[in-house]
Amino acid sequence: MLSKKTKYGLKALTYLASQSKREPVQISQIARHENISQKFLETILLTLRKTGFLGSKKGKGGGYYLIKEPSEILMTTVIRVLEGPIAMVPCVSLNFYEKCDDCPDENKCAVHKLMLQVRDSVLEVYRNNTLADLISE
Amino acid sequence: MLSKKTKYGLKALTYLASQSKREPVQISQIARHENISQKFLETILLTLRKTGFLGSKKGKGGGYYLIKEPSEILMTTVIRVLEGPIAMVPCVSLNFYEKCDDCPDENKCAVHKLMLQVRDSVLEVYRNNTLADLISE
DNA sequence: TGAACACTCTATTAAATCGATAGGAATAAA
DNA sequence: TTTATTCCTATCGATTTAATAGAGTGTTCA
Repeated sequence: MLSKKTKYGLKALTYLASQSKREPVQISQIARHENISQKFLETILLTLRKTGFLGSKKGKGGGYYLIKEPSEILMTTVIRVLEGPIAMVPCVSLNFYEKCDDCPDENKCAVHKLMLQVRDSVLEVYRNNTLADLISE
Repeated sequence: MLSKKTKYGLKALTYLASQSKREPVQISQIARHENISQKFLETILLTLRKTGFLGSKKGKGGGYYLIKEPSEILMTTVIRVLEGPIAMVPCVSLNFYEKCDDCPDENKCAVHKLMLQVRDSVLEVYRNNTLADLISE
């Protein structure tokens, strides 16, 4: 199940991407438009800023804005930052690999075999989608 | 992240499928061989029996056994029983559909658009894998 | 200069979920 | 009748998640 954090984060990103100008948008405006708890959204936008997706400006006329072009923001990186590992099991994760302590041989493990395929197919979807691809015109 | 329930359930199924004979195998034996807590495995096997994957026999010489051929057990059905919805978001689920209360128009929602693709690609993997496919020979 | 504005940061809470366990009931075999 | 095994339900503790609280920091502008 996708976490609300990821869901809201993605919605906020697409909202910012759909703005005609790259000017600061206030948290309150994003929260209102996307039906998100403002306080919760605050923390999400904060991590998106710290991880290099957003810039921010304080004070009057402040807010958040995209730093890169939407077409340069890959879903693989967004998902990894908001949701964590893409793989459903650590033993098939590219960026967060961890050995199972119960499994003596990965190559003979059915779960491993299946989840490797799942990872690959999901990864392909995320690699083929940038933020720009998700904006409906 | 895949739940332990699903992971253990899958391992138990493959263990049963890899038996040369379709005779009852005791929970304790499966648990030992797959390094699973026996008590936890009990409840998992119980749901697998109630959902038509396994048969059981009580008393001495009892245990669990596969009811169908491994090649007839699709991963789509196994995953849905053990893990629940395959979709990462209810609004793109085939079997567990639910409208998002915050989202006014699914067709314009970026999350919807992305997760629809994820669902389709994952579904294809599960549809292409039966229990028989996961057994290493 | 100061007041309003809007992001920043950390801590906390409430609810839900997960993994595991407990302990007896039911049933079958020897 | 004893022993072996599954069946069933309840519960527990830990973790995670979603959300909230509230004081702090920097900006703008009159």
